[in-house]
Amino acid sequence: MTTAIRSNNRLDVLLDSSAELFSERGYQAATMRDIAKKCGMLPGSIYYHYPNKEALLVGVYEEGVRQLSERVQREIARATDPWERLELMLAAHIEMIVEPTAYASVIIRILPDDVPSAREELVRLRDKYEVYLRDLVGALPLPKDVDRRLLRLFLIGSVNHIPVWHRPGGESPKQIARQLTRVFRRPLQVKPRESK
Amino acid sequence: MTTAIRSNNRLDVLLDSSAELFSERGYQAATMRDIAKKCGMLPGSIYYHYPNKEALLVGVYEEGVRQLSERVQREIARATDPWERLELMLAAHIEMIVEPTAYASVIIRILPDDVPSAREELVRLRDKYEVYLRDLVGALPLPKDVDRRLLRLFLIGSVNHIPVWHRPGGESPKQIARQLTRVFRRPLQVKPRESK
DNA sequence: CAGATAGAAAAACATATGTTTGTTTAATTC
DNA sequence: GAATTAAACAAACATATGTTTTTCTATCTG
Repeated sequence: MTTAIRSNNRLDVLLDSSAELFSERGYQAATMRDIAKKCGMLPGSIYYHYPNKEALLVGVYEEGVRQLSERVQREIARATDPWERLELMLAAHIEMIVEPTAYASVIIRILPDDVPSAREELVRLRDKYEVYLRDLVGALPLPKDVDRRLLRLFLIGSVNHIPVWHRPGGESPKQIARQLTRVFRRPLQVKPRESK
Repeated sequence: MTTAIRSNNRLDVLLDSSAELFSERGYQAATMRDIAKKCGMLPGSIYYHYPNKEALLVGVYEEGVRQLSERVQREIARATDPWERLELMLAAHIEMIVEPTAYASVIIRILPDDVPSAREELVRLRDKYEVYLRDLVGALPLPKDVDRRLLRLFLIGSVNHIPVWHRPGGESPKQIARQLTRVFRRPLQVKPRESK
């Protein structure tokens, strides 16, 4: 017995459309009808691919985490210096979340508490990605009295807030990442090598 | 002709209940029926006080800005040093937004884009409050090449993300505010007076 | 080519939700 | 104490929304 996937399968289109609408409007405000219309299906057809709306969101979330992880992993491999690696990650992360059509935006905009029935699953997926930031902050040479957990949480807050204020014409992700690490870097280094 | 307010007016109870539910669940997920039940009214009765759900949210928002502004104004008056004033403001702000029953939480959780029809009004109210932070950051003695706008936006992101991860038993608002300013302070001061 | 079936259409269902309308009650005012 | 009306009740309305069921069709397989 075979479970072949047909050539005109539109699962990918469905996922793309869902990501875009979830990202733009949030979970509740993105209706199944809107999603169906966007990908040229009828509402009921979605249920062939996913048993319910919640599962559809989880599907988008999974793809988002996959894309983010892949990209970030690739970027941080380009440097060995801990601060440089952090900046590379932030730049890549910012770039992906300010792009409204991207899956990554969904992970930033829709918080686990927004969908109580899928809470644990969403938390699990988020954690899977946030491990990268945890490791990068963990690798920084910092004074002993700096709370790395708080530092990480401040970073997440700053970064994930960017889509709220960022406008297409404004600062580039790289510029933002540079300013952000600059702010944190100077003081926190054990032994600053450079001075202005 | 008189427009007297009756002694058993329950507008305040209605606003309190609305604030709590908006804060807990967000705009869409907080239904008029939930709000009515929480304050012991019937759904239709709410419409005597506000013409629609959106206006009810604006009412809560207004009260939230009022409370935040009042409290912050009082706090920052206790110091003259720019960094100390910033820390005082952040501590007060954090304290108010981690309290789930407070109006302030609504302003943090519900973003203008969540309610397109009331977007401008909500932006106006938020700006009214954020002026305090703008002034405080503006008063900091910083190197010329530091982008104060970005610094402010990073701060807002860090701070407003706190309710997402904060748990009742965890760090106190004052401790968090101290760590946050510590992170920003050391490097950005033109002339550091203290060294570890 | 013929049968099987992946994948979507069509249409309805059940319920949730913001809101409206007519009515009642009790506080206020003269 | 009677008239007024603030404030809430009671009940329905209209629509939106997630979902289910049945039916059709184009693709794949043997």
